[in-house]
Amino acid sequence: MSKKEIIKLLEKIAVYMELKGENTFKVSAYRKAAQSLETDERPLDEIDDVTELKGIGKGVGEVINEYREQGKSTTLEALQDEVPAGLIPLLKIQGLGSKKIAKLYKELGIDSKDALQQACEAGKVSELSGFAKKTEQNILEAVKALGAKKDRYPIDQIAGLSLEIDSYLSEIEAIDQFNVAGSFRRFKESSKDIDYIISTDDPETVQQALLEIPNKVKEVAIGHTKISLELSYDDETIGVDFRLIEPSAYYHTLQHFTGSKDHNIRIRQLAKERNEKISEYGIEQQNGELIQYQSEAEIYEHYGVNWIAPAMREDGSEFDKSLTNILQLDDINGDLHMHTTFSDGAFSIEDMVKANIEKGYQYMVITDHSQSLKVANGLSVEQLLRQNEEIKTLNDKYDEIDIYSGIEMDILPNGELDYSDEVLAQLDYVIAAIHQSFNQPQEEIMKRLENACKNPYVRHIAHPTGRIIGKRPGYEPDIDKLCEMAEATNTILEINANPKRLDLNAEVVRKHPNIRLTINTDAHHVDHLEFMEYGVATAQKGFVHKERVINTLSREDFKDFIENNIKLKK
DNA sequence: GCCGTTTTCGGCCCGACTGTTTTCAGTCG
Repeated sequence: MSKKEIIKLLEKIAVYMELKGENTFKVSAYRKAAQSLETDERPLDEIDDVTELKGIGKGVGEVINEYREQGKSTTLEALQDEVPAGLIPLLKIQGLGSKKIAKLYKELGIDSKDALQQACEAGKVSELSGFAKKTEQNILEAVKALGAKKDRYPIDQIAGLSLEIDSYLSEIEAIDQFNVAGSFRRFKESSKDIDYIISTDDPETVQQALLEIPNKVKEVAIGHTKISLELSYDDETIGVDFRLIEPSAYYHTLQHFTGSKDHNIRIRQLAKERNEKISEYGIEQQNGELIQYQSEAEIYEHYGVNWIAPAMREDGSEFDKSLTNILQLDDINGDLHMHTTFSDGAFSIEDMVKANIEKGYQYMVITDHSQSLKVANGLSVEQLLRQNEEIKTLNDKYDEIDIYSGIEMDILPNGELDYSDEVLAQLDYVIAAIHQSFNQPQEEIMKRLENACKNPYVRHIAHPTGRIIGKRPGYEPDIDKLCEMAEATNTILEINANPKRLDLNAEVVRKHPNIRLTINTDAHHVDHLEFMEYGVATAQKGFVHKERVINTLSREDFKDFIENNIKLKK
């Protein structure tokens, strides 16, 4: 029995209870219990008494114990007898919540998506009190669209749409300032929609301008403070909420709508303890006076904590941790993984050097693809050595930065590495990576990774799972074992910062606090150097301290690491 | 259902928008 199974059970019970019309606090008690289990770092075997966890008392404790011991839950079974399973997908319909669904079921016997569609088409729904023609019409549309529209979009797609919106908003003069909020600002791997906070003294003008945004597909809700649209992007239709707020309340609104929900609940509880009320408009004190700060940092300081980076604002546990040494973007002093026109990059070495200097980096490593990766124009030994010479010349030319010669070397399907040790010995920095034969059995994949870890020249493993978010799962290594191997051999694991990858993910780096990390953009274009913030955010989600990250070293220490630390490998 | 150095009962975060009301419930974030 795994913890995940119990979490799933509790969440399922919560959904059924919700549809049954149980007391909302009882429902959320089950959700809180699930979350408390999820937040606890220990595996299930190490938790003897679940009721020791905050939010799990006698009632939920018994449900969990029954499930642990007997693999079944009489509580869930009883609920399933009462509530038809066909009601659950209806919760996804915009505008339909548990109460309305319960009413549809009780009064019309609607127990599935199809039954709901038929009832709408027959005009039965609008005969119920609380429902009318407009509601019926909206439900009908939503039922038909159910399944057609995705409920979450990968971060890389959201990021693309967000850039388009950014450039549109920056042209609107009536806007004082704006920022993205919500789950995208928190760097979640996927988001349901995008939220924007816009400060303005002239909401009417901004509202008009927003309604004229070119890729608008649908107006969902138009209010004074909130405008919800659906925009088309990349063959998808993605929801975007714009919140308009006067400048004095801007940072409170930004904080509020950045969330997460649980993060905000913790803040509101802190407020309540002081007899204050915090909302998107400010902090209302007991005497009715409204405090409005002009930065997020001041809002957090008001409650006795330092500013918490959005990526870490998740389940509320961030308030209980020491965050002082957590990695920040400006701790990164160099990018160790990037490509040039020698293989499949779009820019020359010198262009990349200039771009890295522009970023303020103190060192960088050029790591093109190796000879076997023909599709990416991998380098023969001769090309590699020629590139090596070119890098030395550039290194002499640019004093501002240390340029190291490296390679992103393929780990071949048979487990061998793509160059001999004699060749690797001539490079400053060797990355190993899997780019082919993803479908091998896990055992063989692990053999390949083990060979790479054990090689004395391999410093780090790039994108260790090979996943592409929302597209492919990767080659699915035994990640716990890989982390052990990396630790035992002093091999560094990468957080690939490309928003398509984010690999390793936050969960893994959080679970394995002893592995050393490096965060790199894998840039194939000078613009890709900007991906670093996604990698840093991923590390923050894993509560990674900067000491764990090799490319936070100073210029001198990194030089020392390149020249002397290779012997650290066992 | 959970929780508690004011509480073992009475709270549990707060506000906007919609559609239906004729002062508000339901939904959403």
